[in-house]
Amino acid sequence: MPESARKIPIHELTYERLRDMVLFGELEPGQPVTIQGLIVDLGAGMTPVREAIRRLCSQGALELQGNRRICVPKLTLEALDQLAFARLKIEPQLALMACTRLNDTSMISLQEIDRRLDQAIALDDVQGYLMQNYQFHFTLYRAAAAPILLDMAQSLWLRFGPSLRVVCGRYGRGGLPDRHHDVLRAAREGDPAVLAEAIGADLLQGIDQVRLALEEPNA
Amino acid sequence: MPESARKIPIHELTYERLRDMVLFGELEPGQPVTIQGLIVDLGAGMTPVREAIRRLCSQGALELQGNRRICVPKLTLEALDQLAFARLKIEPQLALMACTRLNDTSMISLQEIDRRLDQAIALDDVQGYLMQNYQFHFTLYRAAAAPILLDMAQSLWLRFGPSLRVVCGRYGRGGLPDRHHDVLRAAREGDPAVLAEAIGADLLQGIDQVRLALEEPNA
DNA sequence: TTTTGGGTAATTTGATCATATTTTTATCTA
DNA sequence: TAGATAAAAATATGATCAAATTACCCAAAA
Repeated sequence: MPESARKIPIHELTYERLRDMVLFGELEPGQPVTIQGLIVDLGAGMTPVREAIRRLCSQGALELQGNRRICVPKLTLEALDQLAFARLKIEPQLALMACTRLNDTSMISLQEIDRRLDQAIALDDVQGYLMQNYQFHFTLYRAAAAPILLDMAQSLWLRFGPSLRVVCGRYGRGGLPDRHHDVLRAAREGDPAVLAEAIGADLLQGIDQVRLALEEPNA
Repeated sequence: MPESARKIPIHELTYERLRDMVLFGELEPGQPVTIQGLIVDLGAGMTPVREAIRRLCSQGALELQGNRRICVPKLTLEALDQLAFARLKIEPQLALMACTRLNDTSMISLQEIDRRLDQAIALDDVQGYLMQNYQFHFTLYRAAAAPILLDMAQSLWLRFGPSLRVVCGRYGRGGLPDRHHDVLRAAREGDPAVLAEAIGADLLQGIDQVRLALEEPNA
C-alpha cells in the first residue's frame, strides 16, 4: 500500500463513502440502513461504521426511527419548505462571498466541471450529473472561505440529495436545463450580486422540480 | 433503577450531557477534550463516548485538530461573522413560524422561563442565565414545528455557546439587558413580523457583545 | 379446505465493553 | 539539539448481551 493514503482513519473513509452514497442517490429515501449491512458492504469494523452513521444522523442525512432503526429520510413538503428557505439564504451568500476570491485556478476548475456536467447530461448519466452538479456548487462555495456556512450548505445538500436523484430518475434530467452558464458568466465578470442571484435561480429550479414530484399523488 | 429511564441508550445520554457542557459554558473555548478523560468524568464506556464526540464534531461543537486531538473551538472574528449572518436569517424565521402556533401552554412556559431568567440575573448566576436563555429561545423555536431549521439553530448555538459564557464571565451580564420582554409582548399580541424583529434585536445584542470581546487585544 | 389470528421460537440487529494495535506526545540520554 | 525510548491516547476488532423483527406453527372461524 502506498504511504500516501496511510493517514486517513477508517472511520473517516467510511463516513465519506456513506456520505457520497446519500449525496449521489445510491440510497433511496425511506431505505433502511443497518450497521450490520454496512459492515459487510463496506468491509469495515463496527466502530467506524457506527461513528460514520452518528455523524450523518446529526447532519440530517440519516434518520433514527425510535426503535433504533436507521433509514434515509423521506422528504415531506414541510421539510422541503424549510430546506428551500435555508438554501436560498445560505448558498447565495456563499456565492457572494466567493465571488471576489475566485482566482484563475478555481475559475478553470469551474469551467472544467461545467464541461463534464454537460457531458453527463448528454450521456443521460444521472449519477454523473449529480456528482458534477455537487462539485460545481461546492467548488464555488469553498472559495468563500467560510467553513461554518459551508458546513450548513453541506448538511442541506445531504437532506436534499436523495430526493433529487428520485426526480432525475423519474423524468430524466429534462426539466433541469442549465443555469450554470449564467453562474459562470457572472463569476467571470466578478459581480457578486449577479452571481448570488444566478445561484439562487439555479437552486430554485431544482427545488421546484422536487416540489412538483412531492405534490404528485403517486408516492 | 426506575423502569422509566431504561429506554434511552447510554450514547444518547452521553451526547446530551456533553452537549450541555458545551452549550452552558462548562468547557472553555480552546479547551482540549479527550476520549479517555470523558470516559472517566462521565463514567461511560468508550463506544458511547466516541459516538457522542463524533456527533458534536459534525455539529461544530467540537473540533478535530488534525493530529486526532479534539478541542472546543475558539471563535474567530470571521467565524463570528458567519454565525451572525446565519443566526439572523434562521432564528427570526423560526420565531415568525412559531408565532401563529403558540398556545396557552407554551406561552405560560415562556413566561415561567422568563421569570427564572430574571431571577438568575438578579442572583448573578451566569450558568443559570445561559440555561434559561437557551430554554427561552428554544421553547419558542420548537413551537415552529420546523425540525430542520431547529437543527440548524441548535448547531449555531453550539458554536456560539462557549464564547457567550466567556463574555458573561468577564463583564457579568451587565451589558445584556433583557430584550425578552419585547419578545413576550410581541408573542402575546400574535404579530409574527414584530416577534421576528424582536428576536433579531435580541440576537444582535449578544453577537455584538461577543464581537467586542473578540476585538479586544487580550485573548 | 382456506384463511386469519395469536403467540412462541429463531434470527437478525443494535448496544456496550474489553482488548489489541497503532499513533502521537513526552521524557530521557548522549 | 537530536535521537531513542517510554507513556498516553486514539483507532479498530471482536465478543457478549439485549432488544427487536421475522418466521413459523397451530388453532379457530369462514
